[in-house]
This record gives sequence, C-alpha cells and structure tokens, in this order.
Amino acid sequence: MITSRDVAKFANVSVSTVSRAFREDVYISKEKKNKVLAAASKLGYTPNHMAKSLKSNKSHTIGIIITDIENSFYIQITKFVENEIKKAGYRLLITFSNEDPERELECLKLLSASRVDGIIFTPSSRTNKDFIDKLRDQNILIIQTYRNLFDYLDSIVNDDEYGAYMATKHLIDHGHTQIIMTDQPNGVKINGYQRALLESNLPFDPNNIIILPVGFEFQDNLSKAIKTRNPSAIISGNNVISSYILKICENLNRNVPKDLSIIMYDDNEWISLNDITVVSHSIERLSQHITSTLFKKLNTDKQEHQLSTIKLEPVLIARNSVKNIYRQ
Amino acid sequence: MITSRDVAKFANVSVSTVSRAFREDVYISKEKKNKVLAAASKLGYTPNHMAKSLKSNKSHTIGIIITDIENSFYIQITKFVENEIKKAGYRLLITFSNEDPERELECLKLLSASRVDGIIFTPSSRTNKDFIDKLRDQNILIIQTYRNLFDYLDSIVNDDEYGAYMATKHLIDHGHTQIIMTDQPNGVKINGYQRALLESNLPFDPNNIIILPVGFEFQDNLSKAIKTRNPSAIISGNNVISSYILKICENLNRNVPKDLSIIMYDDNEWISLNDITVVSHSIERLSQHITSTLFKKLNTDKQEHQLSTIKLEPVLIARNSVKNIYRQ
DNA sequence: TTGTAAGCGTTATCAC
DNA sequence: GTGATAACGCTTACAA
Repeated sequence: MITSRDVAKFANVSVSTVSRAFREDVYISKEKKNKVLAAASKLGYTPNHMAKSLKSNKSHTIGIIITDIENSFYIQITKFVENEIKKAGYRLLITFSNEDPERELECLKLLSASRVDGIIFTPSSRTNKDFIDKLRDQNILIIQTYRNLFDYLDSIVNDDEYGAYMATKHLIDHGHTQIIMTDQPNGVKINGYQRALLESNLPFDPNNIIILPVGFEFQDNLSKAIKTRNPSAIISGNNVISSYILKICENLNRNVPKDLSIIMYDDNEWISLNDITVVSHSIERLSQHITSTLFKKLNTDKQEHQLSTIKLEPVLIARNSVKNIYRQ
Repeated sequence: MITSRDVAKFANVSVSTVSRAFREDVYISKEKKNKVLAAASKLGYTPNHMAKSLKSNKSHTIGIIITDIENSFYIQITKFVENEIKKAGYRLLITFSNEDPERELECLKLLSASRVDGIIFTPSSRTNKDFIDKLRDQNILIIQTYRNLFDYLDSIVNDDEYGAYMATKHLIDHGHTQIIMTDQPNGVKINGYQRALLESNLPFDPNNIIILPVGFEFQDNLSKAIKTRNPSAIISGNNVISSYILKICENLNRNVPKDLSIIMYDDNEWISLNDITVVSHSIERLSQHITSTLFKKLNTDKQEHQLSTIKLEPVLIARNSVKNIYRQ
C-alpha cells in the first residue's frame, strides 16, 4: 500500500508536507505542492480516507437507507442527493432495508460503524427507536424522508394525505363512487381518501381499503377485491403497487380506463408512456430540501438547531386513465 | 463519541477484552463477553469501522461503479450483489459514473481513498487505464461487468454479440430487411447484427446504425432515422434507448408492431407489461458470477489467480412486438 | 514555510 | 483468559 510516507520519501519532503499538499487553505509553497502532487500521481497515491476520518473524527460521509430499491422514486432521489453532497465534498454510503425493520437495524449499525455524519432514511416503522435515539446522542444527524414516524426528527415528506384527497376528489368528480384505495402500512393516504368521500357525502367502506406490505398477499387481496367488489376506480399508493395493478388488469382482462379507472402515485417514464393519471411529487424539490436541511444543520452548532418539518404539496397530472362516467 | 475505552471503563475490563467481545474465534469467557456486550448496548457503542480497517489494512468494503442509474438492469445487479457480499461480511460502496470518464475517475479515486478490497465496474471507456493499473498494483481486485474493455481484467459479460445476432435473425425470419440497430459506444452488438445480415445475404447499410452516447443527440438522430429511412424494425441496445424509442413512436404515431417492429435488450416489468419481445439476460446469474468470482479471488493468494472471462448467453423471449411480414 | 511528534480507535503481540 | 502497549496512516499543534 502506498502511504503518505512513501510519497514523502519520493518527493524528499516530510509527511506533513504531503498532507498539506492535499488540502486547501494551508501554508505550502506552490513549488513543493506541485512536487508532492507529481510524486503522488507517479506512485498512484490517494490519501487514505479512513485514517483521515479517524484523526478528524469526521467521516465526511452521509448514509442513506433505501427502503425499496424496486421503487424508482427512491433511486431518483438517491441520484440527486449523491450529486449534491458530492459537490459539498461528502460521499454517500447507500444501504438497503427492503422495508424490513431487522434489515433497517443492520443498515443503521453499518452506518454507525462507518461513523457517518448524517443519515437520510425512510423509517420502516418505529421498531428501531432505541438505536436511533442512541445515534442522535452521538451527534449523528438523522433526517426522515417520505414518512414522518418520529416527531423529534427532521422530516421532509410529501403531503400524501392531500395527494390522496386530490386523487379521490378527481375520481368523484368524474362520477366514481366505488373506489379502492391501496397503500403500504404507516401511510396517511387513507385519511385523504376518507376526507374526500366525506366531503362528497359518500359512504366509507373499509372493505375498499387494502393496506399491506407489498408482496404476494397484497397482490392476492387486490386481485380478489377487483374481482368481487367490482370497483370503477383504484388509487395506487406507489410505483410497486402500480405494477401489481397493471398486471392484475391484464390477467383479468380489464381495460384501462374502459373497465377500470386508475390513478397512480409517483410519476415515471412508463407511467407517462402508458398515459396514466398520477399524483406527482417533484423529486428535484424533495431532494433539494433534503440536502439543504442536511447541510444547514451540519454546518451549524447543535444548540442552534431547530426542528424542520417540511411537507411538499403534490400535483395531479390528469392523463387518460380515468373514465368520465357522467359522459357515458 | 463512544469508544471501546468507554465501554471498557463501564464494564470494568480492558480495551482488548472489549475488542475480543466483538469478534469470533478468539479467547474470551462467556461471562465477560456478555458483560461487555451489555455495556456496549447500554452505551450505544458500535465498533469504529475505520479504526478497524486502518489497523487491519482490510476495509471489508467492495466498491461498485454504476454507469447508469436510470437503467434498472444495473440497479437489479447492485441489489443482488449487495445482498451477497453482506452475507460474507462485506459492505458495498456504491458510486455513479453516469457513463462519463471524468466522473468515473472521481469514483475510482473515491473508492481508492476508501481502500476498498475490490471494485466492480462497467468501464465507460479505456480513458482511465493508467489509474486502473495503479489500483491493480496496490492489490485492489478489479472486475469488469457488462463490457470487457480491458483484456487483463476479470470480466463477466453478457454475450451481446450473440444477443444482437439472435434479435436480427428473429426479425429476418419474420420478413424484415430494413432494420435499424441502436447502441451506446464500445459495444459489440453491431457485430452480431452484421453477422446475421451476412448469413441471410442481406446488405449492410451503415446508415441503419445509430451508435451514440444516450442523450438528446441520440434521440434526435433516431427520430430522424425513423422518419426518413422508414425501417420496418428496430433493435434497442438497452433500457434507456428503449424508452426513447417508445416516446418517438408515440410522437410519430407509429403503432407497435403494426407500423414498426421492436426488439429490446434487458427485460423488465414494463417491457413485459407492454408485451415487447426482448433479448433477456438473467440478472441473478450475472450477479452470482460476479460475487463468486470476487470472493474466489479475495480468498486466495494473488499468485494463484487466473484470469476469468465469463460470457453469459442470453435468451430471446418472443412476445408481440414483432410483426410477421410474410403473413401480411 | 516546513518538520517533528502526539494521538485518533482499533487490533496484534506479548507478557502475565 | 486477560491486560498493557505498539502500530496502522493521517492531521495538527508546536517548534524551528
């Protein structure tokens, strides 16, 4: 392994000079700096990030826990965030929890072991509260995105309640009354759904709600609900559920929007290509709020921190997956 | 920050005992181990990965450079690989090159600074050869996937040449002669395309080839080619190009497969939902070969290493995006 | 402006 | 089985 000592020897300087050559705002002559950099390049030396962090007690690393890698929404956010934090001289350590609290704990432990300066994550549940509190005690900044499950942590979420309200309202306005609402647990979409029904004096039927972790059971329940309850419309809680719905429609031979109207959550390329109406969140906006909140706190004293809970309003993009029943 | 010293003090043992409590196959009494672990848990201590690595000169980290995060193919592979290496006690450091050699170099430097034990990457070009050679000199294992651009590096690739041959042959067998072939630079698909034409005594027209980095210029050229050359079929080199093609078809009002037949590369959910014929690679198989190659080398002496170049055969999944011109 | 040396948190080595 | 201590590669007072 090439160390700063090797470079120092090669360039005929001390190790501290080598160290100085690799940082800004530090006293070093142009001449020596160039000499060191040339030697480093010749030897293929890169400063050891771990030794650096050990000394400075700052890893300059942000950890992110992605709950669901199949959901392109999270991937997009990760891409934006990585880009932003790289500009600020940080790196991103990406882990996958798969919406499983046990794996989430593993991720948290890995990030803790890596002594990350901050963690961005979508809590799968409140299961790991104790460990999260310990991390906070150790001055690790923790930001929740997408779901706000800990009221003492910063959060940047989409206003899903309002999104669901808009979607339900849009369907009601087009004459739908039998609407199935789907989502994963721990969401607030159902509240918006209920509110819209109430406002229009429509009955709320709990059998029209499918809230389950994604997986076979979800697909099965959904498929049965479509067959037996014969709804005129479905609202999909996220990208993964969306693909279930389209699969089921194909299997049951239901045409969208002739036999069944659909509104999905989280726009993407194939949803747009399939001309499906969505509740859309701006990924850029969400990502920007995440990184700006992160760096604001990272660069100020802990005493001055105040909780920031940001809720971003979605928009409804009307395409052609909702039938107007009144014009039948 | 909680260190092993804090835990040692709390549990009334030495730091060495704390260290021993956190590893297997080492002499320590059950009693002390439990005592230490309890203290650690109470204090919220996690061993500092960086200090450990610094000492052991092993980061137990594998780096991966994802060329294109928009391409779900790479995301799937990353997911599998992460899972596998985690089982082996390693962690995955994920970086994004965006097919840009300059960013690729940044990624390589970051991974080098992190002293990863191995790197999995799809080379964007041969631009960074010098730096890659330096990394190899420093005993960092480097594996190429998807593209084999360095003949002295291990590689696990799909047989794209054969895939393109199959796709072209399939189209020819269905009566197509005007076939546009698309891909990103540095690929070998064009060779398979040419071979299939040759075998069927069809002329090879270079104007039917669009090989460019993905982006606006690509879309523009492709759109023009479809309008002016009026091909009966297109082969898409990857997921990203695939979405361009569908967008263009929509804009130009070409129905698939009535007006234009399409074969895509790399199967995924929406391609399958849209009933499009694909050249498909098994992501599981590719990932397994990557991890098994990785660990085989990681666990043996460098002297015993021999180059492994694995080429995986794809399959053609015929769906309904190719018109049979003979049956017109 | 440059060099010397201590120390970051861990583990390996060696006593006990 | 357990504890003291040196060392990993780097940064940073402090000295020169």
